[in-house]
Amino acid sequence: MSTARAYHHGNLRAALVEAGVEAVREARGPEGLAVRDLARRVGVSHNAAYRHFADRDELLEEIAGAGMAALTAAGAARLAAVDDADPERRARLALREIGRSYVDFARTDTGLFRVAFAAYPSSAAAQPMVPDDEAAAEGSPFGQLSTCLDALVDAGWLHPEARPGAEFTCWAMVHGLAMLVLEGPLQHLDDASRQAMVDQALAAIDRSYGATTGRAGDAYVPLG
Amino acid sequence: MSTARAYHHGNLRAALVEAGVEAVREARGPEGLAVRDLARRVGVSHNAAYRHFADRDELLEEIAGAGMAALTAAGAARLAAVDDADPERRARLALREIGRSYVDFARTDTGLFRVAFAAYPSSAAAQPMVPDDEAAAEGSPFGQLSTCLDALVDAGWLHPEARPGAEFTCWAMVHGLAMLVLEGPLQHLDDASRQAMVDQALAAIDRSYGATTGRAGDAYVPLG
DNA sequence: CCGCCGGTGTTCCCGGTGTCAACATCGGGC
DNA sequence: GCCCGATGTTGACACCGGGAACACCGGCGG
Repeated sequence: MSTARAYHHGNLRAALVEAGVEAVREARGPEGLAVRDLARRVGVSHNAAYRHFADRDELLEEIAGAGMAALTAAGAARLAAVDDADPERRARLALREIGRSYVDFARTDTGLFRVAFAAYPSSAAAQPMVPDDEAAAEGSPFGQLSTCLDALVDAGWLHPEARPGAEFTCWAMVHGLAMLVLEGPLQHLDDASRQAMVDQALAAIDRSYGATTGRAGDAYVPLG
Repeated sequence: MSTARAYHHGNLRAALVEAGVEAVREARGPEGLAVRDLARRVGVSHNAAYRHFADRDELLEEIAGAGMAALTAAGAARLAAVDDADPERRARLALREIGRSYVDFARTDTGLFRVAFAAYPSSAAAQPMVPDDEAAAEGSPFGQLSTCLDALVDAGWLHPEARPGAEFTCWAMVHGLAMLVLEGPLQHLDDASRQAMVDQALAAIDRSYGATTGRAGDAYVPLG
Protein backbone atom coordinates (compact mmCIF):
# COMPACT_ATOMS: atom_id res chain seq x y z
CA MET A 1 0.00 0.00 0.00
CA SER A 2 2.41 2.64 1.23
CA THR A 3 5.27 2.13 -1.17
CA ALA A 4 3.76 -0.29 -3.62
CA ARG A 5 5.15 -0.72 -7.08
CA ALA A 6 8.60 0.53 -6.43
CA TYR A 7 10.76 0.76 -9.46
CA HIS A 8 13.15 -2.10 -9.30
CA HIS A 9 11.31 -5.20 -8.39
CA GLY A 10 7.86 -3.87 -7.80
CA ASN A 11 6.55 -4.46 -4.34
CA LEU A 12 9.27 -6.68 -3.02
CA ARG A 13 7.95 -6.70 0.52
CA ALA A 14 4.75 -8.44 -0.45
CA ALA A 15 6.61 -10.87 -2.67
CA LEU A 16 8.90 -11.78 0.20
CA VAL A 17 6.03 -12.42 2.54
CA GLU A 18 4.29 -14.53 -0.06
CA ALA A 19 7.43 -16.56 -0.67
CA GLY A 20 7.87 -16.79 3.08
CA VAL A 21 4.42 -18.26 3.51
CA GLU A 22 5.21 -20.84 0.89
CA ALA A 23 8.61 -21.66 2.36
CA VAL A 24 7.21 -22.02 5.83
CA ARG A 25 4.56 -24.35 4.50
CA GLU A 26 7.15 -26.53 2.84
CA ALA A 27 9.40 -26.60 5.86
CA ARG A 28 6.40 -27.25 8.13
CA GLY A 29 7.67 -24.67 10.55
CA PRO A 30 9.67 -21.51 11.07
CA GLU A 31 13.01 -23.30 11.54
CA GLY A 32 13.49 -23.93 7.87
CA LEU A 33 12.95 -20.36 6.81
CA ALA A 34 16.06 -18.61 5.54
CA VAL A 35 16.02 -15.01 4.45
CA ARG A 36 18.61 -15.81 1.82
CA ASP A 37 16.46 -18.54 0.39
CA LEU A 38 13.49 -16.24 0.17
CA ALA A 39 15.55 -13.65 -1.65
CA ARG A 40 16.68 -16.29 -4.10
CA ARG A 41 13.13 -17.41 -4.76
CA VAL A 42 12.02 -13.90 -5.47
CA GLY A 43 15.01 -13.44 -7.72
CA VAL A 44 16.73 -10.79 -5.71
CA SER A 45 20.00 -10.69 -3.88
CA HIS A 46 20.00 -11.46 -0.19
CA ASN A 47 20.22 -8.38 1.95
CA ALA A 48 17.66 -6.79 -0.29
CA ALA A 49 15.15 -8.09 2.20
CA TYR A 50 16.75 -5.97 4.88
CA ARG A 51 15.45 -2.84 3.20
CA HIS A 52 11.96 -3.95 4.17
CA PHE A 53 12.44 -5.88 7.37
CA ALA A 54 14.71 -5.05 10.26
CA ASP A 55 15.62 -8.70 10.69
CA ARG A 56 14.44 -12.24 10.19
CA ASP A 57 12.06 -12.03 13.13
CA GLU A 58 10.25 -9.06 11.68
CA LEU A 59 9.71 -10.98 8.47
CA LEU A 60 8.45 -13.94 10.45
CA GLU A 61 5.99 -11.73 12.24
CA GLU A 62 4.56 -10.61 8.94
CA ILE A 63 4.20 -14.20 7.84
CA ALA A 64 2.57 -14.95 11.16
CA GLY A 65 0.03 -12.26 10.35
CA ALA A 66 -0.85 -14.05 7.15
CA GLY A 67 -1.14 -17.26 9.13
CA MET A 68 -3.51 -15.69 11.59
CA ALA A 69 -5.64 -14.42 8.75
CA ALA A 70 -5.79 -17.87 7.20
CA LEU A 71 -6.70 -19.40 10.53
CA THR A 72 -9.44 -16.86 11.00
CA ALA A 73 -10.80 -17.47 7.53
CA ALA A 74 -10.84 -21.22 8.06
CA GLY A 75 -12.74 -20.79 11.30
CA ALA A 76 -15.25 -18.43 9.76
CA ALA A 77 -15.98 -20.83 6.91
CA ARG A 78 -16.57 -23.68 9.30
CA LEU A 79 -18.72 -21.58 11.60
CA ALA A 80 -20.88 -20.49 8.70
CA ALA A 81 -21.68 -24.11 7.96
CA VAL A 82 -23.09 -24.71 11.44
CA ASP A 83 -26.84 -24.89 11.31
CA ASP A 84 -29.36 -26.18 13.78
CA ALA A 85 -32.88 -25.20 14.70
CA ASP A 86 -32.36 -25.44 18.43
CA PRO A 87 -30.33 -22.43 19.56
CA GLU A 88 -28.77 -24.35 22.41
CA ARG A 89 -27.57 -27.11 20.14
CA ARG A 90 -26.50 -24.57 17.64
CA ALA A 91 -24.30 -22.76 20.12
CA ARG A 92 -22.77 -26.00 21.35
CA LEU A 93 -22.11 -27.17 17.83
CA ALA A 94 -20.50 -23.87 16.98
CA LEU A 95 -18.07 -24.16 19.87
CA ARG A 96 -17.17 -27.68 18.87
CA GLU A 97 -16.76 -26.68 15.28
CA ILE A 98 -14.40 -23.86 16.03
CA GLY A 99 -12.31 -26.24 18.08
CA ARG A 100 -12.23 -28.81 15.33
CA SER A 101 -11.35 -26.11 12.87
CA TYR A 102 -8.38 -25.02 14.97
CA VAL A 103 -6.94 -28.50 15.15
CA ASP A 104 -7.66 -29.20 11.50
CA PHE A 105 -5.87 -26.05 10.49
CA ALA A 106 -2.89 -27.03 12.57
CA ARG A 107 -2.75 -30.33 10.77
CA THR A 108 -3.36 -29.19 7.23
CA ASP A 109 -1.34 -25.98 7.37
CA THR A 110 1.19 -26.99 9.96
CA GLY A 111 3.98 -24.63 9.01
CA LEU A 112 1.81 -21.57 8.93
CA PHE A 113 0.14 -22.57 12.18
CA ARG A 114 3.45 -22.97 13.93
CA VAL A 115 4.67 -19.61 12.75
CA ALA A 116 1.43 -17.90 13.66
CA PHE A 117 1.70 -19.05 17.21
CA ALA A 118 5.46 -18.89 17.60
CA ALA A 119 5.50 -15.22 16.70
CA TYR A 120 3.47 -14.42 19.77
CA PRO A 121 6.35 -13.76 22.15
CA SER A 122 7.63 -11.02 19.93
CA SER A 123 7.27 -7.52 21.27
CA ALA A 124 9.02 -6.93 24.53
CA ALA A 125 6.79 -6.65 27.54
CA ALA A 126 3.64 -5.12 28.96
CA GLN A 127 1.58 -6.63 26.21
CA PRO A 128 -2.11 -7.02 26.88
CA MET A 129 -3.33 -10.59 27.12
CA VAL A 130 -4.81 -10.34 23.70
CA PRO A 131 -3.75 -7.97 20.91
CA ASP A 132 -6.94 -6.20 21.93
CA ASP A 133 -7.33 -3.90 18.97
CA GLU A 134 -9.53 -5.85 16.65
CA ALA A 135 -8.95 -9.08 18.46
CA ALA A 136 -12.01 -8.66 20.60
CA ALA A 137 -13.90 -8.14 17.39
CA GLU A 138 -14.57 -10.81 14.83
CA GLY A 139 -11.36 -10.57 12.87
CA SER A 140 -9.39 -13.10 14.86
CA PRO A 141 -9.71 -16.60 16.22
CA PHE A 142 -9.99 -15.13 19.67
CA GLY A 143 -12.89 -12.98 18.61
CA GLN A 144 -14.67 -15.88 17.01
CA LEU A 145 -14.26 -17.91 20.15
CA SER A 146 -15.52 -15.03 22.23
CA THR A 147 -18.63 -14.75 20.12
CA CYS A 148 -19.26 -18.48 20.39
CA LEU A 149 -19.01 -18.39 24.15
CA ASP A 150 -21.37 -15.44 24.37
CA ALA A 151 -23.86 -17.38 22.30
CA LEU A 152 -23.44 -20.29 24.66
CA VAL A 153 -24.36 -18.07 27.57
CA ASP A 154 -27.35 -16.68 25.71
CA ALA A 155 -28.50 -20.19 24.96
CA GLY A 156 -28.38 -21.01 28.64
CA TRP A 157 -25.77 -23.73 28.36
CA LEU A 158 -22.94 -21.79 29.98
CA HIS A 159 -23.58 -19.99 33.25
CA PRO A 160 -22.73 -16.27 33.10
CA GLU A 161 -20.55 -16.61 36.18
CA ALA A 162 -18.41 -19.13 34.38
CA ARG A 163 -18.12 -16.95 31.29
CA PRO A 164 -15.25 -14.59 32.12
CA GLY A 165 -11.96 -15.99 30.96
CA ALA A 166 -13.56 -19.02 29.34
CA GLU A 167 -11.77 -18.12 26.12
CA PHE A 168 -8.49 -19.13 27.63
CA THR A 169 -9.76 -22.44 28.91
CA CYS A 170 -11.05 -23.29 25.45
CA TRP A 171 -8.01 -21.92 23.72
CA ALA A 172 -5.71 -23.90 25.95
CA MET A 173 -7.63 -27.06 25.21
CA VAL A 174 -7.61 -26.74 21.46
CA HIS A 175 -4.05 -25.50 21.33
CA GLY A 176 -2.94 -28.38 23.47
CA LEU A 177 -4.79 -30.75 21.17
CA ALA A 178 -3.08 -29.21 18.19
CA MET A 179 0.30 -29.69 19.85
CA LEU A 180 -0.33 -33.31 20.78
CA VAL A 181 -1.44 -33.91 17.22
CA LEU A 182 1.46 -32.08 15.62
CA GLU A 183 4.41 -33.18 17.68
CA GLY A 184 2.99 -35.09 20.59
CA PRO A 185 1.71 -38.58 21.21
CA LEU A 186 -1.24 -38.19 18.86
CA GLN A 187 0.82 -37.52 15.76
CA HIS A 188 0.81 -41.01 14.29
CA LEU A 189 -2.88 -41.62 14.74
CA ASP A 190 -5.13 -42.39 11.80
CA ASP A 191 -7.69 -39.76 10.91
CA ALA A 192 -10.64 -41.41 12.58
CA SER A 193 -8.91 -42.03 15.89
CA ARG A 194 -7.51 -38.54 15.96
CA GLN A 195 -10.89 -37.03 15.26
CA ALA A 196 -12.35 -39.15 18.05
CA MET A 197 -9.72 -37.89 20.49
CA VAL A 198 -10.34 -34.31 19.56
CA ASP A 199 -14.08 -34.72 19.90
CA GLN A 200 -13.66 -36.41 23.25
CA ALA A 201 -11.71 -33.46 24.57
CA LEU A 202 -14.18 -30.99 23.15
CA ALA A 203 -17.03 -33.01 24.64
CA ALA A 204 -15.36 -32.69 28.01
CA ILE A 205 -15.55 -28.92 27.70
CA ASP A 206 -19.13 -29.12 26.47
CA ARG A 207 -20.20 -31.24 29.41
CA SER A 208 -18.37 -29.03 31.85
CA TYR A 209 -20.12 -25.93 30.60
CA GLY A 210 -23.48 -27.66 30.49
CA ALA A 211 -22.96 -28.60 34.10
CA THR A 212 -22.65 -24.95 35.08
CA THR A 213 -26.32 -24.48 34.27
CA GLY A 214 -27.41 -27.92 35.35
CA ARG A 215 -28.16 -28.99 31.81
CA ALA A 216 -25.46 -31.62 31.73
CA GLY A 217 -26.79 -33.54 34.67
CA ASP A 218 -27.93 -37.13 34.73
CA ALA A 219 -29.28 -36.97 31.21
CA TYR A 220 -26.47 -35.31 29.36
CA VAL A 221 -26.96 -35.59 25.65
CA PRO A 222 -23.69 -35.54 23.78
CA LEU A 223 -23.55 -33.83 20.43
CA GLY A 224 -23.98 -36.17 17.51
CA MET B 1 27.68 -47.11 31.79
CA SER B 2 28.90 -48.75 28.64
CA THR B 3 32.04 -46.77 27.97
CA ALA B 4 32.31 -44.68 31.08
CA ARG B 5 35.59 -43.13 32.08
CA ALA B 6 37.24 -43.13 28.72
CA TYR B 7 40.81 -42.09 28.74
CA HIS B 8 40.87 -38.63 27.31
CA HIS B 9 38.16 -36.65 28.86
CA GLY B 10 36.43 -39.18 30.98
CA ASN B 11 32.84 -39.73 30.11
CA LEU B 12 32.42 -36.94 27.63
CA ARG B 13 28.95 -37.99 26.60
CA ALA B 14 27.50 -37.34 30.04
CA ALA B 15 29.38 -34.07 30.32
CA LEU B 16 27.97 -32.91 27.00
CA VAL B 17 24.43 -33.74 28.04
CA GLU B 18 24.91 -31.96 31.32
CA ALA B 19 26.28 -28.88 29.59
CA GLY B 20 23.44 -29.15 27.12
CA VAL B 21 20.86 -29.07 29.86
CA GLU B 22 22.49 -25.98 31.26
CA ALA B 23 22.73 -24.28 27.86
CA VAL B 24 19.15 -25.04 27.02
CA ARG B 25 18.08 -23.57 30.34
CA GLU B 26 19.97 -20.37 29.67
CA ALA B 27 18.66 -20.06 26.14
CA ARG B 28 15.13 -20.88 27.30
CA GLY B 29 14.72 -23.26 24.40
CA PRO B 30 16.37 -25.57 21.93
CA GLU B 31 17.09 -22.85 19.35
CA GLY B 32 20.02 -21.46 21.25
CA LEU B 33 21.81 -24.75 21.62
CA ALA B 34 24.99 -25.03 19.59
CA VAL B 35 27.06 -28.18 19.53
CA ARG B 36 30.21 -26.12 19.17
CA ASP B 37 29.33 -24.08 22.21
CA LEU B 38 28.78 -27.22 24.26
CA ALA B 39 32.13 -28.59 23.20
CA ARG B 40 33.75 -25.32 24.24
CA ARG B 41 32.11 -25.42 27.66
CA VAL B 42 33.29 -28.93 28.28
CA GLY B 43 36.75 -27.93 27.16
CA VAL B 44 36.94 -30.12 24.14
CA SER B 45 37.28 -29.36 20.50
CA HIS B 46 34.16 -29.16 18.36
CA ASN B 47 33.46 -32.34 16.46
CA ALA B 48 34.44 -34.35 19.50
CA ALA B 49 30.75 -34.51 20.20
CA TYR B 50 30.19 -36.36 16.96
CA ARG B 51 31.92 -39.41 18.39
CA HIS B 52 29.01 -39.75 20.79
CA PHE B 53 26.05 -38.37 18.91
CA ALA B 54 25.15 -38.83 15.29
CA ASP B 55 24.05 -35.23 14.99
CA ARG B 56 22.65 -32.30 16.90
CA ASP B 57 19.18 -33.82 17.05
CA GLU B 58 20.42 -36.94 18.76
CA LEU B 59 22.06 -34.81 21.40
CA LEU B 60 18.85 -32.86 21.84
CA GLU B 61 16.93 -36.07 22.33
CA GLU B 62 19.24 -37.03 25.14
CA ILE B 63 18.71 -33.64 26.75
CA ALA B 64 15.00 -34.10 26.29
CA GLY B 65 15.27 -37.31 28.25
CA ALA B 66 16.78 -35.40 31.13
CA GLY B 67 13.97 -32.91 30.83
CA MET B 68 11.34 -35.60 31.00
CA ALA B 69 12.99 -37.00 34.10
CA ALA B 70 12.97 -33.59 35.75
CA LEU B 71 9.33 -33.07 34.83
CA THR B 72 8.45 -36.46 36.28
CA ALA B 73 10.35 -35.74 39.47
CA ALA B 74 8.60 -32.39 39.89
CA GLY B 75 5.22 -34.03 39.44
CA ALA B 76 6.01 -36.80 41.89
CA ALA B 77 7.08 -34.33 44.55
CA ARG B 78 3.89 -32.34 44.19
CA LEU B 79 1.71 -35.42 44.17
CA ALA B 80 3.32 -36.66 47.35
CA ALA B 81 2.25 -33.47 49.08
CA VAL B 82 -1.42 -34.02 48.31
CA ASP B 83 -3.26 -35.14 51.38
CA ASP B 84 -6.93 -35.27 52.19
CA ALA B 85 -9.07 -37.56 54.26
CA ASP B 86 -11.88 -37.83 51.74
CA PRO B 87 -10.73 -40.12 48.91
CA GLU B 88 -12.88 -38.32 46.38
CA ARG B 89 -11.42 -34.95 47.26
CA ARG B 90 -8.00 -36.45 47.39
CA ALA B 91 -8.26 -37.80 43.87
CA ARG B 92 -9.59 -34.52 42.54
CA LEU B 93 -6.87 -32.57 44.29
CA ALA B 94 -4.26 -34.90 42.87
CA LEU B 95 -5.42 -34.32 39.34
CA ARG B 96 -5.39 -30.59 39.85
CA GLU B 97 -1.97 -30.72 41.42
CA ILE B 98 -0.42 -32.64 38.58
CA GLY B 99 -1.84 -30.09 36.19
CA ARG B 100 -0.48 -27.20 38.20
CA SER B 101 2.83 -28.93 38.41
CA TYR B 102 3.03 -29.29 34.64
CA VAL B 103 2.41 -25.62 34.04
CA ASP B 104 4.72 -24.57 36.85
CA PHE B 105 7.50 -26.67 35.45
CA ALA B 106 6.99 -25.11 32.05
CA ARG B 107 7.38 -21.70 33.61
CA THR B 108 10.28 -22.32 35.92
CA ASP B 109 12.27 -24.61 33.65
CA THR B 110 11.14 -23.27 30.31
CA GLY B 111 14.10 -24.30 28.23
CA LEU B 112 14.12 -27.87 29.41
CA PHE B 113 10.37 -28.09 29.05
CA ARG B 114 10.49 -26.88 25.47
CA VAL B 115 13.19 -29.34 24.56
CA ALA B 116 11.44 -32.20 26.29
CA PHE B 117 8.34 -31.69 24.23
CA ALA B 118 9.95 -30.60 21.00
CA ALA B 119 11.99 -33.78 20.80
CA TYR B 120 8.81 -35.80 20.50
CA PRO B 121 8.57 -35.86 16.72
CA SER B 122 11.92 -37.60 16.48
CA SER B 123 11.88 -41.17 15.33
CA ALA B 124 10.35 -41.67 11.95
CA ALA B 125 6.91 -43.21 11.93
CA ALA B 126 4.76 -45.98 13.32
CA GLN B 127 5.40 -44.81 16.82
CA PRO B 128 2.90 -45.85 19.46
CA MET B 129 0.89 -43.03 20.95
CA VAL B 130 2.95 -43.17 24.05
CA PRO B 131 6.52 -44.48 24.36
CA ASP B 132 4.74 -47.41 25.96
CA ASP B 133 7.71 -49.09 27.59
CA GLU B 134 7.71 -47.67 31.05
CA ALA B 135 5.47 -44.80 30.15
CA ALA B 136 2.37 -46.62 31.26
CA ALA B 137 4.14 -47.18 34.53
CA GLU B 138 4.94 -44.48 37.04
CA GLY B 139 8.18 -43.23 35.57
CA SER B 140 6.71 -40.60 33.32
CA PRO B 141 4.26 -37.72 33.43
CA PHE B 142 1.89 -39.81 31.37
CA GLY B 143 2.03 -42.62 33.90
CA GLN B 144 1.40 -40.25 36.78
CA LEU B 145 -1.59 -38.81 35.00
CA SER B 146 -2.90 -42.28 34.27
CA THR B 147 -2.67 -43.22 37.91
CA CYS B 148 -4.47 -40.07 38.94
CA LEU B 149 -7.30 -40.74 36.53
CA ASP B 150 -7.65 -44.31 37.74
CA ALA B 151 -7.92 -43.02 41.27
CA LEU B 152 -10.59 -40.61 40.10
CA VAL B 153 -12.59 -43.53 38.74
CA ASP B 154 -12.14 -45.49 41.93
CA ALA B 155 -13.34 -42.54 43.93
CA GLY B 156 -16.47 -42.40 41.84
CA TRP B 157 -15.88 -38.93 40.44
CA LEU B 158 -15.08 -40.03 36.91
CA HIS B 159 -17.38 -42.50 35.18
CA PRO B 160 -15.56 -45.62 33.91
CA GLU B 161 -17.02 -45.10 30.46
CA ALA B 162 -15.37 -41.70 30.26
CA ARG B 163 -12.03 -43.04 31.44
CA PRO B 164 -10.44 -44.39 28.25
CA GLY B 165 -8.37 -41.75 26.57
CA ALA B 166 -8.92 -39.22 29.32
CA GLU B 167 -5.16 -38.85 29.61
CA PHE B 168 -5.08 -37.06 26.32
CA THR B 169 -7.85 -34.67 27.18
CA CYS B 170 -6.05 -33.71 30.36
CA TRP B 171 -2.66 -33.61 28.73
CA ALA B 172 -3.97 -31.39 25.96
CA MET B 173 -5.45 -29.01 28.50
CA VAL B 174 -2.33 -28.62 30.59
CA HIS B 175 -0.03 -28.51 27.62
CA GLY B 176 -2.18 -25.86 26.03
CA LEU B 177 -2.09 -23.89 29.25
CA ALA B 178 1.67 -24.19 29.34
CA MET B 179 1.88 -22.88 25.79
CA LEU B 180 -0.41 -19.94 26.40
CA VAL B 181 1.66 -19.11 29.45
CA LEU B 182 5.03 -19.52 27.76
CA GLU B 183 4.45 -17.85 24.43
CA GLY B 184 0.78 -17.11 24.21
CA PRO B 185 -1.55 -14.44 25.51
CA LEU B 186 -1.02 -15.40 29.15
CA GLN B 187 2.68 -14.74 29.17
CA HIS B 188 2.64 -11.28 30.67
CA LEU B 189 0.21 -12.06 33.46
CA ASP B 190 1.18 -11.61 37.08
CA ASP B 191 1.52 -14.76 39.14
CA ALA B 192 -1.85 -14.57 40.83
CA SER B 193 -3.84 -13.99 37.65
CA ARG B 194 -2.00 -16.73 35.85
CA GLN B 195 -2.60 -19.15 38.66
CA ALA B 196 -6.27 -18.22 38.59
CA MET B 197 -6.48 -18.91 34.87
CA VAL B 198 -4.80 -22.27 35.24
CA ASP B 199 -7.09 -23.22 38.09
CA GLN B 200 -10.13 -22.13 36.12
CA ALA B 201 -9.19 -24.42 33.26
CA LEU B 202 -8.45 -27.29 35.60
CA ALA B 203 -11.73 -26.69 37.35
CA ALA B 204 -13.49 -27.02 34.02
CA ILE B 205 -12.04 -30.51 33.68
CA ASP B 206 -12.92 -31.32 37.25
CA ARG B 207 -16.52 -30.28 36.79
CA SER B 208 -16.78 -32.13 33.52
CA TYR B 209 -15.59 -35.35 35.06
CA GLY B 210 -17.78 -34.90 38.11
CA ALA B 211 -20.72 -34.52 35.77
CA THR B 212 -20.07 -37.94 34.28
CA THR B 213 -21.12 -39.52 37.58
CA GLY B 214 -23.70 -36.91 38.44
CA ARG B 215 -21.65 -35.55 41.31
CA ALA B 216 -21.13 -32.19 39.70
CA GLY B 217 -24.79 -31.42 39.40
CA ASP B 218 -26.64 -28.50 40.90
CA ALA B 219 -24.48 -28.48 43.99
CA TYR B 220 -21.02 -28.71 42.52
CA VAL B 221 -18.42 -27.95 45.14
CA PRO B 222 -15.28 -26.51 43.62
CA LEU B 223 -11.96 -27.42 45.14
CA GLY B 224 -10.63 -24.88 47.63
C1' DC C 1 16.16 20.99 -18.67
C1' DC C 2 19.50 19.46 -15.29
C1' DG C 3 21.23 17.90 -11.10
C1' DC C 4 20.85 16.19 -6.74
C1' DC C 5 18.77 13.04 -3.29
C1' DG C 6 16.67 9.37 -1.13
C1' DG C 7 14.68 4.83 -1.63
C1' DT C 8 15.97 0.41 -3.37
C1' DG C 9 19.00 -3.23 -4.54
C1' DT C 10 23.94 -5.06 -4.96
C1' DT C 11 28.46 -6.58 -3.46
C1' DC C 12 31.72 -7.71 -0.16
C1' DC C 13 32.66 -8.99 4.35
C1' DC C 14 32.45 -11.03 9.00
C1' DG C 15 31.45 -14.29 12.65
C1' DG C 16 28.83 -18.20 13.60
C1' DT C 17 26.93 -22.90 12.80
C1' DG C 18 26.39 -28.16 11.47
C1' DT C 19 28.82 -31.69 9.45
C1' DC C 20 32.32 -34.48 6.60
C1' DA C 21 37.13 -36.35 5.99
C1' DA C 22 41.72 -37.17 7.28
C1' DC C 23 44.79 -37.44 10.92
C1' DA C 24 46.67 -38.04 15.73
C1' DT C 25 46.68 -40.31 20.04
C1' DC C 26 46.26 -43.52 23.61
C1' DG C 27 44.73 -47.85 26.16
C1' DG C 28 43.51 -52.54 26.55
C1' DG C 29 43.50 -57.30 24.46
C1' DC C 30 46.34 -60.62 21.68
C1' DG D 1 55.24 -55.78 23.20
C1' DC D 2 52.50 -54.52 19.65
C1' DC D 3 48.60 -53.47 17.15
C1' DC D 4 43.75 -52.07 16.63
C1' DG D 5 39.93 -49.56 17.68
C1' DA D 6 37.90 -46.00 20.33
C1' DT D 7 38.36 -41.25 21.20
C1' DG D 8 39.73 -36.41 20.09
C1' DT D 9 41.79 -32.96 16.88
C1' DT D 10 42.47 -30.15 12.81
C1' DG D 11 40.91 -28.39 8.64
C1' DA D 12 37.65 -27.73 5.27
C1' DC D 13 32.98 -26.74 3.13
C1' DA D 14 28.46 -24.85 2.67
C1' DC D 15 25.15 -22.38 4.74
C1' DC D 16 23.18 -18.66 7.50
C1' DG D 17 22.09 -13.71 9.68
C1' DG D 18 23.60 -9.30 9.49
C1' DG D 19 26.69 -4.76 8.78
C1' DA D 20 29.03 -1.33 5.49
C1' DA D 21 29.86 0.67 1.43
C1' DC D 22 28.54 1.30 -3.09
C1' DA D 23 25.49 1.48 -7.50
C1' DC D 24 21.32 2.56 -9.61
C1' DC D 25 17.26 5.23 -10.85
C1' DG D 26 13.11 8.07 -10.66
C1' DG D 27 11.04 12.25 -9.01
C1' DC D 28 11.47 17.16 -7.28
C1' DG D 29 13.39 21.76 -6.89
C1' DG D 30 16.04 25.03 -9.34
